[in-house]
This record gives sequence, C-alpha cells and structure tokens, in this order.
Amino acid sequence: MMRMESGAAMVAFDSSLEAGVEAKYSAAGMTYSKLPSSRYRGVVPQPNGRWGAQIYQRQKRVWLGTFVDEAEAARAYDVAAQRFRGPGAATNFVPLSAEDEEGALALAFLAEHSKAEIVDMLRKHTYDDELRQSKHPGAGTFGGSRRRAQSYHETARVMLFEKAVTPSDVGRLNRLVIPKQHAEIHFQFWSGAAEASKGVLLNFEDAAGKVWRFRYSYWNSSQSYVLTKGWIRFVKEKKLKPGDVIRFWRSTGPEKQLYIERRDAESPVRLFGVNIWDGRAVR
DNA sequence: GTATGTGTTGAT
DNA sequence: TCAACACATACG
Repeated sequence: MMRMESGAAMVAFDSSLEAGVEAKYSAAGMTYSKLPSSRYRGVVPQPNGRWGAQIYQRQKRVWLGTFVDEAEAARAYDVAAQRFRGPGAATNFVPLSAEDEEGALALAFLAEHSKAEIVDMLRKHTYDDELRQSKHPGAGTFGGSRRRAQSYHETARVMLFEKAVTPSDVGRLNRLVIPKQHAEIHFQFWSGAAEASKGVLLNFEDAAGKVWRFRYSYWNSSQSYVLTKGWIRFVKEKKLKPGDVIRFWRSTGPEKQLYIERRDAESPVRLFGVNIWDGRAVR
C-alpha cells in the first residue's frame, strides 16, 4: 500500500462526479461555506474555486502555488514529491519511470535542480516549459547540461554590464528592459531565441547563491529586449527602487553561468551631514 | 475587492 | 504528514 492507485483510475474522475463542487464562499468578509475537498494528495481547495498545492517537509508546509485545474495542482504536487522524496514517492498520477525516455529525462531534470528551483518553477507554472527547454541543448545554460557546484564566490566572473533601473523597471510591469546594445553583445547567444519564439528562460544566481529564473525575450512592439516572468519577485525581494543599479556577470568558464546582483549600495559617504560621495562607481 | 498563501489545529 | 478551516495581506 505504498502509493495511491495512479493513472487511469484517477483520471477517470476528471469530468465526472463534479456536480456540486461549486460551493459558494465569500472570502474575507465572511459567509463561509464548506469548501470541496480534493481527491488528490497535496491539493487543497481555495476560496475562489481554485486549487492550491502543498507538500510538507520537516514539519513545515511548502506552498507549491495555486492552480485553476485540480489535476494541474495534483501534478505540481507529484513533481514536488518526486523531487523532495525521490522516485517512489507517493503520487497522484503515474510516477516518473527511469524506464522510458521521458521519465528518465524528467528525473534527470529534477535531480539537476534544487528543491527551491523546482518549487519556484511550480509556483510560476513554468515547470513544463523548463523541462521541455532542457531537452534542447544550448537553451538556458551555455556550456551544456552539467553545471552545479561552483557558487557565486568560487567562480571566476566577468561583469557584463550594469543598469540603473528605471521606475518602470521596478514598477508593476514585471519586466526589465535590457539596453539593446548590452543585450546584443552580452546576451547575444540567447537573443536569437528571444526574438524568435517567446523567449528563453535564463538562470541567474545572486550573491547569496539564490537562483532566479527570468524569461528573456524580445518585444517587437517596443523593439526591446526584456527580462520578464519572475522579474517582479526579484524586484520585491531585493527591494529595488528607481535608480538602483543592478549588475550582470557571467562566469568565465565554459559554462557561462549568469549572475545578477544589485550593486552594493556602497552607502553614500557623508561628512558633517553632506554627501561627498554618492557611491557611484568611479570610471 | 479578490486572490494567494499562512497560522493553526485535529486527524492519520 | 496531511488537510480543513479561518483569515491576514499581497496583489491588481
């Protein structure tokens, strides 16, 4: 009795037995009604009719995001379960198998990413995209499949460029404009993909070693290269404000790992209450 | 306002 | 570990 019956049996429920699930539930004000419980492991109902996915790790809940489809939330749980607890973890649907090509690829993908990365992908609903993208050599990481190991501090890096963010970069547009000349020179490798399809997902590591993933794409409407999807989170966590300077780096090795950081607000040097140095880089 | 995700608790 | 429930607050 290790894992739930998965696959066909569960999928069969999808469109049937869904009659009175629409229990109304006026949120904050009150007027609570009973929420429909999910038949999937790790899936919880949300007041608005959506579904949340969560998994527990070390007596703590790890939120995996909210989803419109109950089954989608269940799949998110499955992904997390297999990353957190390994293949063989109890899942809602057919678990990944190293036997078939797809399963092996997915398992490898999971192994190559940290739990935090996987959770972030699930919450941003980019997991499928990134898994698919990982199958195309030359996508997110320059040097190829294997990376890992070397962190921010142990790797030789070169600064690519920096930019003082504009109000719109840190507003609610969820996008950072990459100055064209910098994009075409430093992100040249990915610019093609950025222009062609809907862009590529790039990984950046910050000074703390935290990995950030943004979509790098080209907007024809404004003829601009931009970082979207996930950018707003960076803005919030780093508390970026207009005028702050962010720097982009790249490892010098064959792997071309990318880095992003806010230039240390080398606090203005003040003397008797007067700024005599605003912290801007010399040269 | 609405959507998201946390605090908390009782049940497995 | 897990989900139910209530609700704070993040978000658009």
